[in-house]
Amino acid sequence: MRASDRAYGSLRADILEWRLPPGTLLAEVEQASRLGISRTPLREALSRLVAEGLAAAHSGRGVVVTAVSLAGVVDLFEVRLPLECAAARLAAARRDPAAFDALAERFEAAGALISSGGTDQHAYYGLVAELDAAIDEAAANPYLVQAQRQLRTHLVRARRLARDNPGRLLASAGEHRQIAEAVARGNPELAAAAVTIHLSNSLHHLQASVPGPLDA
Amino acid sequence: MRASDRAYGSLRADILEWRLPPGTLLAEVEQASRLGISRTPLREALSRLVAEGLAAAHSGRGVVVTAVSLAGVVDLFEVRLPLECAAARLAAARRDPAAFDALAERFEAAGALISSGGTDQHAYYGLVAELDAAIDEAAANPYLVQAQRQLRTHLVRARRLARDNPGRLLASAGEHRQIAEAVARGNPELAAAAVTIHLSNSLHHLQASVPGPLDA
DNA sequence: AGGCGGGGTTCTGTATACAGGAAAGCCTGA
DNA sequence: TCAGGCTTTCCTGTATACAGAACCCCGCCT
Repeated sequence: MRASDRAYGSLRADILEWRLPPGTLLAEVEQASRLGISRTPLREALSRLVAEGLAAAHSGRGVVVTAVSLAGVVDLFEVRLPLECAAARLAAARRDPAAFDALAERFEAAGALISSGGTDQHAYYGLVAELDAAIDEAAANPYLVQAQRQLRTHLVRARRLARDNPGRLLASAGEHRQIAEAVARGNPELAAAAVTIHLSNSLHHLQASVPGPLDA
Repeated sequence: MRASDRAYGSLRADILEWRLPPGTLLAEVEQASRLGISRTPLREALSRLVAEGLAAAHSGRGVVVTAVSLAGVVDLFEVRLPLECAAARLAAARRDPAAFDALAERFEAAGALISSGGTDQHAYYGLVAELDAAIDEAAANPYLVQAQRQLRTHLVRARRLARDNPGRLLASAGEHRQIAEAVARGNPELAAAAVTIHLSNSLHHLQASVPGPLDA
C-alpha cells in the first residue's frame, strides 16, 4: 500500500474519532515525522482531507481540522434527507429481497440486545454501516454513492455531539428495521417514508442533546 | 496563484471542453512539461481531478480521463433531481425576491433572443450558471453546494452528448424562468415542481438526441 | 509456431533540497 | 506605555533526484 494512502487513512480516522479535535493545526513537517513518512505523500493525504471537507487550508498557515457545529449538522441533514430518500427509493426498486430481509432481522436482534442491556454501540454502528452499504449497492448509482460517502463522513464526526443513550439506540434500531423491511418489500415510497422518519428523529435527538452551539 | 491551481484549472477546462477526450492518458512527465511546471504540483492537480471523478487512476499506468456514457447521465440525473429540488425548496424559503425576479426577466429576454435567431449558446449557459449560483447562495448550505458542484461538473461534459437545437434552448429558457419565478414567489413546492419539469425535459432531450450508447 | 521467461525501458511513488512568503516577536521611537 | 516597523524564523510551495514496480518486447525453449 502507498504511504499516502496510509497517511490519509490514519489522519482521517484520527479526525473522525476526535483524536485530532477541530481546530488542530496539521503542520506538514510535524505530521510527516509523526507518521514516519516524507512531506510529499503527506501533502497528498492532506489535500484529500481538504477536498473531503475534514480540513481547511488556512492560507500560509497550513491546514486545520474543520469545526463541527450544530448549525452545520442541520445543514448536513437538509442534504441527507433528500439523498437518503432517493437512495432508499432506488434500492427498493432494484433490491435483492433476501439481503434486506436478513438485515431487518439483524436489526430486530440488535434491538433485543439493546433492551437487555448488552449495548455494544460500536457493533451497532457497524450494522448501520452495513445497511447503508447494502442500500448503496442496491441503488447502483456511483454519483449517489459518492455524495453519500461525503455526507456520512461528516455524520460520523457529528455523532460525537450527541450523547447516545440506550433509549435512542433502541428507537434507532426499530427505525432501521423499518427501512430494511420497506426496501425488502420493494416499496419505494414506504422506504422513503421510513428514511424520513429516521432522519427526523435522529436530528431531533441530536438537537435535544446538544444544549448550545458547541464549536469546540 | 499556485502552479498546482493553474494546472488543475487548465486540465479541468481541457477535460470539460473535450480537448482532452475520455480515455486520454494523462502521463505525469508529459503533462508537466506541457504545462511548464514540475511533477509535484501536477500530481496535486491530478489527484484533485481523480477525487472529482473526471479522471481515474489506472494503477501503475497513470490516470486517464473517465468515460461519459448515456447510462452515466441517467445516474447523474437520478441524483440531480432530489438535490436540485432540495436546493430550490431551500432557496424559495430563504430567497431574496428581487434577485430572482431579475433572473426571471433575463430568462424571458433570453427566450426572446433565441426565438429571433440570435442564439448565443455560451452566453445562455452562463445565465443558467448564474441562476444555479443564485439558488446555491439562497439555499446557504455548504454541503448542498459541494454536492451540486460535483454533479454540475459532470453535467457540463455530458452536455456534449446532446446536440442542443434552438427549440430545446427556447423551452429550457421558459423552464428556467418558471424556476426563478417560483423561487421569487417563495413557494418551495412550486419551485421543486418547476425543477422536476426542467430536469425531466432535459434528460428526455438528452436521451432522444443520443441514438446509442456512445462511450467515446 | 506458440508460449514462457528475462532484460530493458519507462513509469509512478517517495525523499530531500531550495526558495518565497507570511506570521510572530522584538526593538525603537514618539 | 503603546504603536509601528523591522527582523527573524518558521512553514508552505516547488523542483529535482532516486528507488521500486509494472509493462513490453525480444529471444529461447518446447
